[in-house]
Amino acid sequence: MIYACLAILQPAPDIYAMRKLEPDFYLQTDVTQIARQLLGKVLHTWLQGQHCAGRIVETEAYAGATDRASHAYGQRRTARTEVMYAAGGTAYVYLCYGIHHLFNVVTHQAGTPHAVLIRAIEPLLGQDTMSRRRGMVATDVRLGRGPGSVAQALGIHTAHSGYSLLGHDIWIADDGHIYPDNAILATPRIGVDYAGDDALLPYRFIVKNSPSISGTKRQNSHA
DNA sequence: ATACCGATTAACT
DNA sequence: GTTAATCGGTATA
Repeated sequence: MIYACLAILQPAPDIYAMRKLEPDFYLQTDVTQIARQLLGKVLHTWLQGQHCAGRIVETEAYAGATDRASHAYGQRRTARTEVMYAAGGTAYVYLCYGIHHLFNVVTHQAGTPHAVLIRAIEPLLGQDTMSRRRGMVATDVRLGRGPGSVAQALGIHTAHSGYSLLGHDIWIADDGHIYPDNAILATPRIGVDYAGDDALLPYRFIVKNSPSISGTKRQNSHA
């Protein structure tokens, strides 16, 4: 009886077979490689008493001190960006346009402010909660499309900046899902025109044909 | 203390 | 394709 109820409450994907990513993953030194590897991984949150999860299908790498598009360009340190200097496996969340909370994964060892922006997920678990937070129906394809949408759907906000991704509030897991290289496209990043030549770097990674990908047709066809 | 602007989104024309 | 919304972070005075 009890087990039957549990089965009804947690019917969706086989979340118990998912392996939480460990520090070694986040401590890798090539932030673009991490951004590529994060495609297909599953981002989970257990916030406000709700378990939500979605498969990552769009990311952007920000290469810290040498990257003009990064908040930490030139090794800049402020109260906001201090979190970027933490060890890989930490959440960096900041407010954009006064409205949107953007979730980033800090990578590399402590002192090197690399980060990966999670720009889109395909909802897997907790669609009811996500849709309530987003103010749309649970089947809407826009549930996890765009970085502001991802954070809103998962209940992530700036108060979560600095949280460890090795804990039980926000984490990333590998359920064995693999996207082959021919299913992936690398393009320039979105909204970083101020970054000069660095705006042209192919640091955005998307899963071709995913309904959750943000951006225009043109932005999603670059090679 | 004040001014400017953004790693965006949704609702328009 | 265009644009309003909206406010914390950051730089300047």
